[in-house]
Amino acid sequence: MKSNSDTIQKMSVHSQRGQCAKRLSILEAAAEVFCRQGFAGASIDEIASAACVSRQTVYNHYREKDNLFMAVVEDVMDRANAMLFSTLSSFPENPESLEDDLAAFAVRLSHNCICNQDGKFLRKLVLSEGERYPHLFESWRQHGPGKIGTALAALFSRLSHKGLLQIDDFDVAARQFLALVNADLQMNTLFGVTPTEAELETAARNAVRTFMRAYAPPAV
Amino acid sequence: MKSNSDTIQKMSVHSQRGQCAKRLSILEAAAEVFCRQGFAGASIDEIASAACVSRQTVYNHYREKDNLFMAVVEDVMDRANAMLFSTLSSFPENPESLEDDLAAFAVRLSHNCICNQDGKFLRKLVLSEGERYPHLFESWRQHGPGKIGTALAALFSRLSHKGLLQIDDFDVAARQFLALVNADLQMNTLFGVTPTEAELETAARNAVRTFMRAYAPPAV
DNA sequence: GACGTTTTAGACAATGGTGTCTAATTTTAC
DNA sequence: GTAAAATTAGACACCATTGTCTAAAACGTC
Repeated sequence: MKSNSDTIQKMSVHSQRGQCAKRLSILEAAAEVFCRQGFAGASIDEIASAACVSRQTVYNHYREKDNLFMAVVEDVMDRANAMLFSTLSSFPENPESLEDDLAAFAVRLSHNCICNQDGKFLRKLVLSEGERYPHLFESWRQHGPGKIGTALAALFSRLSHKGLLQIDDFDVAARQFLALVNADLQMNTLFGVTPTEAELETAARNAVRTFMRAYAPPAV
Repeated sequence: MKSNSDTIQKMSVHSQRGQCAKRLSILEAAAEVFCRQGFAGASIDEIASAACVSRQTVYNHYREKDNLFMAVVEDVMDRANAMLFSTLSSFPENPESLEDDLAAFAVRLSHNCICNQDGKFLRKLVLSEGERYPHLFESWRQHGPGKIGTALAALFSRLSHKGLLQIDDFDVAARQFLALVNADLQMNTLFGVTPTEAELETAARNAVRTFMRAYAPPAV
C-alpha cells in the first residue's frame, strides 16, 4: 500500500500501522452505520463493506457485534469529551465584550459539541440504546454532560466574582445557558438537520442576549 | 377482501367493539415494544404476546410491520398533539401572579407533554427512525412542535401588550421559555429517567424566574 | 526470497424474524 | 341456535444475519 516512505522509526509499530488503520476504518464505518440504523438494524456486512474490509476482519478485531458496538461508543465518547473540554477551555475568562465573547463561545459550543457528527451520534445512541447498556453511557454521563455543567458553573462563578455577572445559583445558570443556546436549534437537532453557520450565530446571539438580560449586573 | 368490507359494513357497531379492543391493545403493546426496542429490534411475536393476542391477529389488523409501526406513530402523535393543545389552552391569560401562574403552566407542560410516555416515545422514535420515515414525522413536526412555538408566541404577545412582559421577538421568547423549562430536565429525559413532581416544580420555578428577569417590564 | 501474520472471499450451520396458510376454536349478530 | 366473522395455535417457506471455518492471497519483516 504505502511502501513508499519517509522515515520509518520502529518496525514493530510500523507493522501495526496497517492493523491500526483497519481498526480505525472499521470503527469509523461502524459508527456511521450504527448511528443511521441503530444497533439491531445495523449488520456486520454493511459495516464491513462501508469500511472496505472483509467481514472476517471485523470479527478478527472485535470478536462480536456487541463488542464492536461498545468499542464504537467508547471511541465516540472519548472524542466528544475531548472536544467538549477543549471548547470549554476557550471560555472567555477575561472578556473584552462579554456579550460578544459569550456569543462566540456559544457558537463554538454548538459547532464543536452539539451539531457535529459525534454529538448527533451520542444523542441518538444514548436515547435509543441507553436502556440496553446502562453502564456504558453512565460513565459518559458523569464525565461528559455531568461535568460540563459544573465546569461551566465554575467559569460563571469567576465572572460573577469579577462583577461581570450577577448570578445566585451558578449550576442553574450554567444549565440555563446551555438550554438557551439550544433553544433555537432543538428542532434542527431533533430532526437531524445540521444548522448553517448563520443560524448558529443567530441562535447564540439570541441566547446570550436573554442570558445577559437575566444575569447582567445592574447598570452603573 | 372485498367480501370482507361488505360484511363489515353490514355489521353493526357492536361487533367492532371486540375488534376495536384488540386493535387498541395491539396499538398499545406495539408502542411500548417499539419504544423500548426500536423498529428493527421489535418483533411481531413480542408485540403479539405483550398484547395478549395471537400473531395472526396482528397481521389481520395491520397487514405488515411497517404498517403497524406507522399506525402506532400516528396514534401517539395524535394523542400527544391533543394533550399539547389542551395544555396550551390552560395558559394564564389573566394571571393573578404572573410568576406563579407561569410556573404552574410550565409544570403542566413538562408533566403532560414532555415527561410522559408519549413524549418519551416521540423523542426516541423521531430521533431513531426519523430519517427512515421523513414524511411520517414531518406532519407532526409542523402540527405539533412547529405550532406550539407560534401558539406560545401569540400568548406571550398578549401578555406583552397588556404590559405584563416586555418582549421584542415573541417567537424567540417562546422557544426560550420552552428551553428554560427543559434546562434542568434534559439530563433526565435524555437518560429516560422520569423526574419527580418536586423536581418538575423546581425546574419550572428556576425557568420562570430567569425568564421573568429577562422579560419583565422595568419596575414601576 | 522466505517466513509469519493479516486479510480475504466464500461456504457453512444455526438462529430468529417475517409473512402466509390452514384447520380448529371462540366470539358475536340476529 | 345458527351462521358469519374473528381469533387462535401451529406449521411453513423464505430470507437476513450472526459467527465459524477454510484455503488462498496479500502484506510486512528479516
